[in-house]
Amino acid sequence: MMADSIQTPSKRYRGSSAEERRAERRTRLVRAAVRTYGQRGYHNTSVKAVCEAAGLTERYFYESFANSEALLVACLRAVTQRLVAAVRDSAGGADTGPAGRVRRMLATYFTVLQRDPAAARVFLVEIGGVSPLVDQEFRQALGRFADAIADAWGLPPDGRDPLLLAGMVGGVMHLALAWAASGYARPLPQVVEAALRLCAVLGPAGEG
Amino acid sequence: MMADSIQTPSKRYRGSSAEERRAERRTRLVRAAVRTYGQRGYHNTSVKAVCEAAGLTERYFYESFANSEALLVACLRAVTQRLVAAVRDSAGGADTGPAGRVRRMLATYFTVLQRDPAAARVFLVEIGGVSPLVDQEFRQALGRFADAIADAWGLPPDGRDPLLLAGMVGGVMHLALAWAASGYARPLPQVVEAALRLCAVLGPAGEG
DNA sequence: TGCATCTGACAAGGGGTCATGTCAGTATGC
DNA sequence: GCATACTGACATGACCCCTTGTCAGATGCA
Repeated sequence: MMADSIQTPSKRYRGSSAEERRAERRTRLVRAAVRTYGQRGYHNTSVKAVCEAAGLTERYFYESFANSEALLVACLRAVTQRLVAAVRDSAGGADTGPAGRVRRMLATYFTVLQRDPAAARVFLVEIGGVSPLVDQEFRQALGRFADAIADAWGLPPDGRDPLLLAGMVGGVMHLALAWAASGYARPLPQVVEAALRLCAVLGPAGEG
Repeated sequence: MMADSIQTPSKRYRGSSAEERRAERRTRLVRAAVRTYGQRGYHNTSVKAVCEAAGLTERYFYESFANSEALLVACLRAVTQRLVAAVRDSAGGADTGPAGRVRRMLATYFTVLQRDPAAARVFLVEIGGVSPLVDQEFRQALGRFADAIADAWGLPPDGRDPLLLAGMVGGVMHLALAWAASGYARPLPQVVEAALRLCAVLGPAGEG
């Protein structure tokens, strides 16, 4: 009755421990949030709406997240990690030089964004200025993306201008947004070529 | 007593007509809004706060704007119009070829943004995804900026790729944001040169 | 001076959200 | 079978915001 909550007995439920259940609920919340953000926009998405989409109650929301912003950060991390990983992976394969690598990476990037336009909109546009923490997280994600491209060009780490890198990824991002705003009117290869010209500001002068 | 409100008599007050007073209140609201957005961020700025900053009551807010979004659009228009005009103006003067023109325009752009970082943050970052109307307004502003640079390059209107234009301005914008995030660490000329490399994706191949 | 109009201050209804609390029902381990 | 811990549904209070309304006082015009 007194001090037996020091050890968490962690009863098993439906075949999983308390920790596992908590983790699963957390995952469900993140997934539901990404979906709901995409449908209603981040600013119009309440905690209640996310919980309903996840099939959980608000009580379980505050079990895993301090507030709405914490959930957004978790979603942002999940989404960008997957995206950057996919982009990096596509750099491998049949090697056709730096330009070929970057081309494949850009194609992957645009394809992934096109696959879920709503989510892309949320995580490229809507999160701007939500909070300093989110901003910082977003900048870091862009930085990782920029590094991936610089790596593909074969640029040595000490030969990279952070400002130019930021401009380059920002440009690719806005190119993707313009493409999306047009309803993906242009064929993918054209989009990739345009983006490649932006990326080429990093690479060696002559590049085909 | 019946139908004498068809004509607005418009009494004079403090030396100005009703229309003039309304317009002046509107201007004060817009100015106060830009200031308050910069201080507290758009999403944390209530109608009440703007009115207090303007030294007016909420009653006068709804006299000029249907809602908070309408005020944001008005502010966005005012700010971007001034910015684009300043950038275009700086293209003139001692002509040193396309690259010189673009350099001067970029210098103006960065200088104006640096002069009011808070406002820049609001109107470059925070307004993303506020509403479809605001998004559209913002895209148009970016388009006008892109056109100004393309004009400075001397690019014929039919030789412009909208996608590449969008990527270019987006890149310059993000470069400015990265510069601001660094606390304006780098000297302006370096920033301008980096941005010029981005802009050069539009211009003729060889450019000094 | 007197009246009509405009102004600024305040109030309040209505709505929504956040975060926490309560409680009966249910699955689990013993 | 029974006690225990967990779950889901609902409820609550506090807070903030939008929007409209009221009203006394100031200001200009005749």
